[in-house]
Amino acid sequence: MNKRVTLKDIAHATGVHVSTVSRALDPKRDTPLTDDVVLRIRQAAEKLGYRPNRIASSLRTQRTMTIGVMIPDITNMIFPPIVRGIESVMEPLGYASIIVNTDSQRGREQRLVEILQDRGVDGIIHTAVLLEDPTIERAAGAGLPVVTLNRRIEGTHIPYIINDEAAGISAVFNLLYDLGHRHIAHLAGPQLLSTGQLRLNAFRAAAADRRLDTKAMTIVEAAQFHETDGRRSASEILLRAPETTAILCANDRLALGAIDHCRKVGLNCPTDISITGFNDMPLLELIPPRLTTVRIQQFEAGAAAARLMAAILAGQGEDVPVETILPVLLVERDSVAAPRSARVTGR
Amino acid sequence: MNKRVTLKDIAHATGVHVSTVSRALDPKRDTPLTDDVVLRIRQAAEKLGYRPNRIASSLRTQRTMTIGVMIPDITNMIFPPIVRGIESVMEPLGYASIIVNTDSQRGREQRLVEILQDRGVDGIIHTAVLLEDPTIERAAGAGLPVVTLNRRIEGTHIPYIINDEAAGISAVFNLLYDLGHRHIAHLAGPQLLSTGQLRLNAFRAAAADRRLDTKAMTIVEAAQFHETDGRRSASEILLRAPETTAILCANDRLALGAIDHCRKVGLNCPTDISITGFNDMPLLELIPPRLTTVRIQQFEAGAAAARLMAAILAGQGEDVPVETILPVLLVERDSVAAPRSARVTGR
DNA sequence: GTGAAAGCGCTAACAG
DNA sequence: CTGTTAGCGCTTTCAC
Repeated sequence: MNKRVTLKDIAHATGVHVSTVSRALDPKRDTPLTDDVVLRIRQAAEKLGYRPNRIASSLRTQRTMTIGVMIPDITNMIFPPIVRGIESVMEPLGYASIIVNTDSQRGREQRLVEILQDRGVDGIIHTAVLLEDPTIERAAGAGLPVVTLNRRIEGTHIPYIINDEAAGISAVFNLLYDLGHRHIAHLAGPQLLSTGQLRLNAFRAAAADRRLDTKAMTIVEAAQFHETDGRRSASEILLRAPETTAILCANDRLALGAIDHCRKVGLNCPTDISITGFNDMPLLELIPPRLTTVRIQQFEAGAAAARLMAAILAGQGEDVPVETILPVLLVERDSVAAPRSARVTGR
Repeated sequence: MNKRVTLKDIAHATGVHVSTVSRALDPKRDTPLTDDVVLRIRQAAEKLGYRPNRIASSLRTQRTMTIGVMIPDITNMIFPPIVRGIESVMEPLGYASIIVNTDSQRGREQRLVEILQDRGVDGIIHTAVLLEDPTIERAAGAGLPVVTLNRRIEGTHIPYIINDEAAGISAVFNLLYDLGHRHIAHLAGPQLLSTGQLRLNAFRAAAADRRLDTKAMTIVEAAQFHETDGRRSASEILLRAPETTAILCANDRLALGAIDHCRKVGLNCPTDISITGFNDMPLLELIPPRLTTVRIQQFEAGAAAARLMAAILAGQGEDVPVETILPVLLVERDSVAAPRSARVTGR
């Protein structure tokens, strides 16, 4: 554990004062220095293998060049691309990220914010899921820069990035409708989660647009975004509304579960029933029937959030928009077809 | 941005010295203090909402309570569980992790180690892929605690965790052999990566165990662990050795690619050809034919590495084993069957 | 242009 | 038992 080279060592080696060394090594040299001395110092630093001690610097400047990234669970495949998107903009700027998994537990989320603050993070990018949690608002209220992903926090000026969930749901809904489906059920996500709620609202709106009786539509809420809940909820849908010809699911995993359940009860997708997903997760195209779904921009969402954060940290907080909505893309594959009725009548 | 409460504030409020406050708030109170004063200080701290400033503490103690976690790419599905495994043991101990993606690029890896060191991480858990890179050895040589995953570094005492790749390969090999396969090809992973190399060696060893002529066996190396390379390499295997009845692939993604190629050229898996994978990645059981593969313990590998790291950081470096091998599990599913020849002859 | 000095908030000897 | 003191390594104001 050979001791690290400090500014003092360089000062000794070059015969100048530490403060001079500090100035010479500062990349944004606003202070005036002789070119000669700068050169000598830089060479000495190089030679001695100097590496700045960020801890000391942080203590002095009150900036750690570190941001906290809060996500529900990194093992959920939609988050790694977001993390890389964030990294892609923050790392070149010299920022590191401390990533924490909240497991969507309120108490844990609370603790993690404190942990991040103890470590002096310069800001927090919060990939929200829980619809309400006061933790992050308090942090923001205390002056910590915060940007959220997938989550608008009412009554504040916390900038947020969201995917255009409404447009995505509307696109799949219209796809189904235009093929002739009129008995479209919604396999909704957990209403505790923002995406669950947004997509359900969007579903109702899309149905209303087509003048369908939204009261009469079958909507079943899954407890979690998992295949198991997809199966269970699909079963409930078919029980409650056997006339259903299409199930619009709030995400891909629910859709996979729904397809599986339908297959088990002898309904083939898409010939007997159309099913759609949301997210376009990896590997989906290898799983038959290839799911028709909505692709969201994960990497770009992370990058966009990071860009806002970077702007705020650079003191340009005034210029950042509170709302950023990213476009989504309808991906048509094999899990959707015209309903039998339409096919029979249509001929 | 209301200023944070410091020890000094508490000292003022309670009328004692800062150092007394520091001692009173130290969880591992080895220093003797009056219960009364401790209580008063703690209450004051609570009331004022004191939170220790870890930066200041780190500067003084030379410990950041932060570790660096280097992984190739978090979007590769096998890594998130490892990360959570690490977190599961480090977080309760008060450690945070800075996760960086190396993209398996040597230069980048080098830079990242420096970045981590600049930030004063107490240790690095290195999930290796590149077979040789001097960076991490130098860091370890400089006294930084290092634990690696999937990678033994020869000639050093750097502790490493590996999955029992050899046992896994041997298990699938024997499964195929015992079903009657004699023309078993290996779709090998990149030989620049440790897993690629280990699995190829294990394949040769398994073949030799069964007294097969290892020289005569078909082995094709994929450039990357991707479906595309799986397709390409499978094609080459079938061209070079049309008699092949089974392809043992170095990982699941290669296997998925191989299956896809075989299907395209009219070979059904498993009736015409048996194909096996490695890793048992998520969602595999939803993709037909369900792949026979080897499950490795990702979460546990992360946790094991973290436990070693924790022991080292606690000063018990002497007690940690250099080598930890985690058992793997053969997962038999639908992508393997007896070869046609055996089925014909067998009756 | 460069040096001197102070101090970020905390911990750990050393006194008493 | 508690106070005093001295820094960790760096940045930054103020002198000269």
